[in-house]
Amino acid sequence: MAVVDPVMFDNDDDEGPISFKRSSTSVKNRPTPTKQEGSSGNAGSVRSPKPVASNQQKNGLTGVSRPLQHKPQSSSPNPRPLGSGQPNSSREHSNSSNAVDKGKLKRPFVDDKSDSEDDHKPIGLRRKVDDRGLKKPAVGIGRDDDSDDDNKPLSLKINSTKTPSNGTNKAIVLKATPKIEQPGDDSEDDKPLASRLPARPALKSGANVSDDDSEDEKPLAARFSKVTGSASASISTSKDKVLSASLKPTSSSKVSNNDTSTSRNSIKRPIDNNNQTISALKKARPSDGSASAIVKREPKADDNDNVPLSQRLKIGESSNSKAPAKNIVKKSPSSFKKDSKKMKMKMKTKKTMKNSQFSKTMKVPPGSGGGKKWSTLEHNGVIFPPPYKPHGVKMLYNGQPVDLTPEQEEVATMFAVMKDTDYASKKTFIDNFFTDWRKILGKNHIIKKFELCDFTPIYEWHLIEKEKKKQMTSEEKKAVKEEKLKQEEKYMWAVVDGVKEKVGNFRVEPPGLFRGRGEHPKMGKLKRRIQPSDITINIGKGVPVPECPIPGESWKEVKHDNTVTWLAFWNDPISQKDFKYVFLAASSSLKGQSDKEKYEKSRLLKDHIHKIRDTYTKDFRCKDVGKKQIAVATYLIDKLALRAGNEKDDDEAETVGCCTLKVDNVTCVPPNKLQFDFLGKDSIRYFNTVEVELPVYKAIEEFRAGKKPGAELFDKLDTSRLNAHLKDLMPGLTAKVFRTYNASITLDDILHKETEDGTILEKIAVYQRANKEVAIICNHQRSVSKSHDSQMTRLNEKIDELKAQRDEFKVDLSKVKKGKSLGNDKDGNAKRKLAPEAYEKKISQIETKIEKMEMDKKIKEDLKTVALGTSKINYLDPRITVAWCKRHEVPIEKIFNKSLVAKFAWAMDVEPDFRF
DNA sequence: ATATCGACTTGCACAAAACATG
DNA sequence: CATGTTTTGTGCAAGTCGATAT
Repeated sequence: MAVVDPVMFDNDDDEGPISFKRSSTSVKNRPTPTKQEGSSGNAGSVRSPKPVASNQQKNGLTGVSRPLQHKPQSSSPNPRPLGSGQPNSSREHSNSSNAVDKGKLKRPFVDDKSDSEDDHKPIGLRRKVDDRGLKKPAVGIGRDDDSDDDNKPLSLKINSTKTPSNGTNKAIVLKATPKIEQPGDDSEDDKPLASRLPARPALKSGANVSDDDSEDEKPLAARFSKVTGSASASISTSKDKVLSASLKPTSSSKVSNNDTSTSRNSIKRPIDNNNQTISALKKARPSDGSASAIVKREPKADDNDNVPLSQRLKIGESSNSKAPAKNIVKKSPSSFKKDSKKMKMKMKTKKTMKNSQFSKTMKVPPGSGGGKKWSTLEHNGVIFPPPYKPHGVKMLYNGQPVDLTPEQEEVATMFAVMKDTDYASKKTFIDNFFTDWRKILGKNHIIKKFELCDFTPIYEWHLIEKEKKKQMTSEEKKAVKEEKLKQEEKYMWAVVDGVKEKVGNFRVEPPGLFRGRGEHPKMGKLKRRIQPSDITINIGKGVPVPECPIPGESWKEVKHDNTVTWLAFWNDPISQKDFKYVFLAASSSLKGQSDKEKYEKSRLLKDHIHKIRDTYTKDFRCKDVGKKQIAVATYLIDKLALRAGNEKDDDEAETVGCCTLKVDNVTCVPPNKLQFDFLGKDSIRYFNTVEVELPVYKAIEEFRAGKKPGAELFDKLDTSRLNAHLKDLMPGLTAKVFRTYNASITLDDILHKETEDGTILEKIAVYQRANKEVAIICNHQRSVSKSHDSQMTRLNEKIDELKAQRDEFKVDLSKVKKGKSLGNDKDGNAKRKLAPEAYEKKISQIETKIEKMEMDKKIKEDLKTVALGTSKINYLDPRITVAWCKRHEVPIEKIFNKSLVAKFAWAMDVEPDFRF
């Protein structure tokens, strides 16, 4: 049942009034980094001393209030460590000694295990190191929280958890596994930079390649089982989900693997269209079966139309094409498990594959030859938002009701509805809105001054409408939803090379007021309604062109370009030069393919990273300033996972990346630390203090010398120069590859080092902790939910309540032991005595509960500003996760939700011993 | 060499759905 | 079953980077 993936739910959107959806606040504030230069100051600084506050930035808050806070540094203690700040801060520096501050840090944990010294560790590790050393407090971090608990890094928390508590329950199902350890694994070699600097001990060289592999192969049996297992599992009823879910190592994989390599190329769908069969073949890789199968397949395959063809096919396909045997085998559930465990084997194939893949990886699009992305493409175009329905509610101008035409009212309503957002009070937003609105009002309209406008009546009407909607009975809601689904159904799917695939965004964006992030100069501008005549359709030749949904109108153009993947596009009304595209969904084969290529490319970096690091380290002292800047920039991108930093236009928010860092975004903190404070993508603040090699420190001092605050730190550099250089070091290498590489290698490393036997819950906690490390490295932040504080308060109350209960039992216990009476309970009745053991049992139960709640509380506080999702979706090679799940018998759906499982279908058949 | 175009990936906020609780 | 939370899904802005044009 449920398993099928395609379910698409809904779509929700309401279209109603169009556009105004985001009501609430949204703007984040940015902290303004500003130039502070000296700020840092303190040496010790690392932790960002006082200024700590920074964080705020976005977080700050929460949406609401925080509006102004910018000050990064300032003092505010703000609550959160914010993201950037904090995280980073902590992590950083790795290498070096770091030690410096240790003192304060709280961080207990971790490190230890790891490597000790080592520097090698992936960034993630490094971070730890740092932390340790540094502190986490750094930036924001510490601070705020600090107060108590918070300070500790999650990890700690987590760890702790595991440790102590443990036990907890749930071992259930899977548990038994003996873990397989990884074989050799080891390979540690390639760890992130961090390592390198300091020591390089670790590196083992060659290793990389996998060492792992070495090992073994799996018994045949195993293979079979797996396969089956998976398949069967998938099918199995949901109830067993858990079990079934757990991936077992797929045996198939082996086979598949082979394919894989091949597959990649071949995999793709057959050129011809249609036919499921055919298609099936292509797509389905044998291997797929496993994972994908799980998700997708349904028993009935064909029948459901909803199921994308591909999926359907796969099923079939697998059976067909590939060795039947494998697929076929079904195993009983029980069996697989075991097998799986045992399986660890490694295949040699693997390696092979890798290589092959690499080569392939390179640029050519996998599948096809030269840039060809598809052979046949069919789809139904896009759906437009419904026309505006005037509500007739009159706003006031100078206290008097005003008549507005529907067009005028529409725009007024867009603004009125945003009353409770931060945008509503921003000057830029208001000015832009008013300017555009007046164009629609016309020159002679009575409305001349924004100050005299009162949109309250419209706002109130909106609130009432919202309430009405909420009050609908569930049947009504359901009916509305179904109606919508019915209307949209045909737009949701496309057929690419004969395979039915989901379309990602088939709804044309409704008109509204532009909501830029940060201090965007265009916020508030009217984003006009898009008409069919704005839209260009891309579709296969010879198939029917989707008919324009709006009678009497027609598309701007119809193309048949198979070198691109978009189905349609229109120019962004806010900036004519930008385009808005309609693409296939993430679960599509086309997207999956390129996703896989992305990870293969970043894995390839493992083989070059040492040389690259050696090279730039050498160039830190190069006399040629251009070369030196490239070296330092590459170092920062590698070590701090900074983005490349393209140039931006003046009509965009002022944010920077590595190449566009300004002199005032970096402060030198003697003897060799650098404090970064700038607004990055989406105006998210990056605040971090890092210890660097002395030559880097000196180079930065030199680059800053004699320049004014707003000047470019890397005046001889830009992204194209940087990437051109990177390309010389490794084919296809660009700045963003380092982020992917560092994120994935860190996950792989932490999972291998820190996963222990234990309950599934404990293992999931390990994963979550690793995921958090990565999120911090990448500076993925989220704003604190409005209800965070109240939720924490409530948790504390509950904990106190439990403690009181526990204490009461303790008192009772001692009284019972002494033979005293227990007195009366609240109702005045005499309390009955119980056996001492009964009290003890209750007490320990309550304590377990308290422990769990404390842990939940810590994790919650720790993650309040850290967004784990972005790295999971975009930076962590899913094969690392899938392999880990197989090795540790953790059901994949405990880590990946339905859409991720669908998106990563291509990774589900990976071998359990896969190493990034 | 630089600027712009074009295609595609990444990222956060919000909303809806799914769960948990009282 | 009403309500508060958490999770999943959607929307769309904002990056990256190669290709072209200037």
